Amino acid sequence: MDTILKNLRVEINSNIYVKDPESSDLGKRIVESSILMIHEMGFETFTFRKLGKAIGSNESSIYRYFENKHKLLLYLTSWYWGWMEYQLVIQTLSLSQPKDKLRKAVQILTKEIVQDLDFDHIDEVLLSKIVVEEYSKSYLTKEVDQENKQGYFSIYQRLVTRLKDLIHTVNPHYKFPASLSSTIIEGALHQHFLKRHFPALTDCNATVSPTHYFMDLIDLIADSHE
Amino acid sequence: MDTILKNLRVEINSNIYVKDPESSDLGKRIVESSILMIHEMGFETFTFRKLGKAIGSNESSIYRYFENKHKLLLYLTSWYWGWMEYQLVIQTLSLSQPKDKLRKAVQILTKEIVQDLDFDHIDEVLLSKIVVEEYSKSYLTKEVDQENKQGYFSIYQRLVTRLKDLIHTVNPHYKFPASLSSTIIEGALHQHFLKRHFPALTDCNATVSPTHYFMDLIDLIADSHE
Amino acid sequence: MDTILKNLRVEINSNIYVKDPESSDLGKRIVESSILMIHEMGFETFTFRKLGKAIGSNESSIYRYFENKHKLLLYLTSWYWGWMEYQLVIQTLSLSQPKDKLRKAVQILTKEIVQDLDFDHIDEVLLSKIVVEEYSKSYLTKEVDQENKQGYFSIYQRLVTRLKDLIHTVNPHYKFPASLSSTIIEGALHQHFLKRHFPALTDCNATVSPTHYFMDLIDLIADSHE
Amino acid sequence: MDTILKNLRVEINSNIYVKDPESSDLGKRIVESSILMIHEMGFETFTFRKLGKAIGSNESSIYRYFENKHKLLLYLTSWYWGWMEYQLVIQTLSLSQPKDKLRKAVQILTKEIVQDLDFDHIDEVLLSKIVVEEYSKSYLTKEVDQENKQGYFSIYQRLVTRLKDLIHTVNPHYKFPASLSSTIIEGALHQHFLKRHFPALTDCNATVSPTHYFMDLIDLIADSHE
DNA sequence: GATGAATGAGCGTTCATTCAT
DNA sequence: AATGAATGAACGCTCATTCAT
Repeated sequence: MDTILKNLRVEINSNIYVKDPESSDLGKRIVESSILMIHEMGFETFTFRKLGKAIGSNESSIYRYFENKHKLLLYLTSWYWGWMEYQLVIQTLSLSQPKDKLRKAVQILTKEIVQDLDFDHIDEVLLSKIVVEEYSKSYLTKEVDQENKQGYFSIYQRLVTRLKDLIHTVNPHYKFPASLSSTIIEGALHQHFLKRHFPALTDCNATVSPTHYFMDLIDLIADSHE
Repeated sequence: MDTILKNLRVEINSNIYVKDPESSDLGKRIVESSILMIHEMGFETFTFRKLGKAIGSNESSIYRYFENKHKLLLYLTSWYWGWMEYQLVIQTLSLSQPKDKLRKAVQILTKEIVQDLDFDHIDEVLLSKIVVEEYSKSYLTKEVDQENKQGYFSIYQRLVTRLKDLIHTVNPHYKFPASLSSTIIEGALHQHFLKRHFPALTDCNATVSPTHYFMDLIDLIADSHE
Repeated sequence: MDTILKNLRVEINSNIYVKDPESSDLGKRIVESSILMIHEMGFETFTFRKLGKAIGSNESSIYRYFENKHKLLLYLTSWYWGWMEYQLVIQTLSLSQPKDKLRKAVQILTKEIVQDLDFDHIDEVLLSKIVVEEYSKSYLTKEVDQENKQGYFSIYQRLVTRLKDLIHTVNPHYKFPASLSSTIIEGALHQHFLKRHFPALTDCNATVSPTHYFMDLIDLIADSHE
Repeated sequence: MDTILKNLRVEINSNIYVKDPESSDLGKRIVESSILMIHEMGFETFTFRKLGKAIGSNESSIYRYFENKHKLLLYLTSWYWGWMEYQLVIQTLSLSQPKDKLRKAVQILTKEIVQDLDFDHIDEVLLSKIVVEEYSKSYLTKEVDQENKQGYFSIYQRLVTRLKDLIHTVNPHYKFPASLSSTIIEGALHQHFLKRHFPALTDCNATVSPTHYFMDLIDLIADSHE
């Protein structure tokens, strides 16, 4: 990726944070370390106190950036989905065939993540593992409707919608493009999880990736007719 | 369902509980009330203290039955999957055609739950909602591998495997029966959740159910060939 | 006071406490020490943490008895007013003349407190000083109406009403018996405070007590006519 | 009140503030907004952080004016009592009869407050409510003697003394002029409070005001003899 | 077997304040 | 003079758990 993009930013709903963590060094360290720590110890065990200690800063400073750890998780996962969307858009832009666009999109959304050097304080590989293991906790709450109204999940929704639109374009007769889109995006996380912890429940493994599975599915739907 | 089955029990891995809640009145009240309360307030907010208060019993008594609330969730969800498996087995037994068996299985696993009068201290409708909203939290933990080894998720695994086998029988050429099976079971929960909270991300609604969506998918796979 | 009364208790609205502090040794130590500490450091500086440390007990144990320190203050002051009411009732019982009853009541309510040996874990002298310095903080809150509805101030109200009734009996023509009653009870606290901290603002001192001042006032009102 | 008085100022002990809030626009906004906010949320809940946010200024700026919120309360209440004294002086100046002066003074000190247009950044009605609900908290502290020595309560003391002198002039035989003065000034606040929150403990209401009650009392004392 | 009492540990949060700009 | 960023310290509170009965 060329240096023209060096200054790109993933845009996050500003209600998720109190103060933009990108706006200061401390903010970036909060984000950077929180990824390492949540990956390390899991979201439940992770606390602002521990984070503060890790970055050599009082926990109260962290509250200047995020109201609570739930909001921080929303920030991290929003960033992740925004980053995915960005890749999806960039990499499908030049493709002329809808089917190619769709296949590229599915590939991006289901493949194992590799490091992106454009964002130096974010470890995308670890972040993707956090998303696999923690994302659902960000919406499986009693406050989901309220937070949804605040737009906390809008990037994710936009991404699901993009994929849905691609499916629909490729096969306008298919009756469940939205469900399929959400199944792929959420299902990809799930297959990655199963691969690591319940290998008997998935066909994905070292040689067969979730991408193979979902690509196969997409091809079936693409070619199906009423 | 006839009275012969009146005494049927869902068999739960005995390591999940300290003392079988089915073995006493207090145990049953613990299970019964915990379902109401977790549904009401969500798993995070739910505590043994509150449960104790609700059933008019000291919280320490609950520890006689479950080590902690995580184990209680494992118990409830195991019960749910065991109950599902039971229905799946019973209702596919008499079907001779593999395809019919598969379709029946998918129907059971994806449909909206209705009350089952065979188990009077368990509200299956509420429990199914808990499963939708909380099940993933039971395995998205740092202890998952260890608990998996203890067999805490074996009923669920057996269920996924049953569905996988049905898929394989119907279409031995299909390369991803396990992934598809897990996608359907977990995806059904997800579609139910989306229907309630993110209607834009699913095609399921009051008239189109997750069952329609997954049945359509199954039919596609069943008829696909290499 | 004879031993027949040895087992007397001041009855406190049970919503003020979680668990009756009179019901256990720990509870009594909480009450006892809190009086010493609030007197020592003032209510603002006083915390459950410090109290816990002082009684060699974790602060969490204190929460078993009182929801928060505000409730504890309500308890202490309710106890005080209940104790005052008890003395007022006992000591006016045998008096036949309304005027004598009234004078006795005013005397009790305005005099400097001395130790009462009937309640061994409560230092009435210190408690009365706490009431002087902290009682108004218990009702000068945004929650006063709500707490009043819960009956948290009912003992105090009953006491004011008793005095009002005595005033009314002595002089049925006097138009402000309630205001006078509340002025005496609250004003007595205020005069005690001024005596200690703003001697220029009161005529009360080592030789002239608030009792003299209010008794004089009462006599004026008793003898006034329309 | 004519425009000649337009520039009048209430003189406050300069130790109460770090920088005179009257000396700048920010200072005036601090005073203005703090009155609104303390009235709105109560003194306990009110913080410099919230005040800073409300006036669109960093909380650290407020520290340029007031050391802490306690000092700000002292400032506001001092202003109130200074303003009361000013009215008392002005309005009794032209009266020749001591008894008339006393009655006018009591009337001013006990009546319901109405807006004074001479001070545009201070809402006297709200401020008087703050005084009713918060004034006692400004002196019911462990630091009262020390702060008293610093003269933080001198305006209030001067006011009590003025009323005391009027009482003494009217009835030189009355033995408790200081106590009566402090009782009236503090008691007026109390009766206003009771009227709003404990109507059963006062005879004051929509038609009978604290002024009636205290005026009646004053008349009794004025006419009493040894 | 069930309960009541008590606890240790720690979480999330806020406050008042300071320092550098 | 005013502000922005950051912080140390502490608070209120709750949780999961244990122990003695």
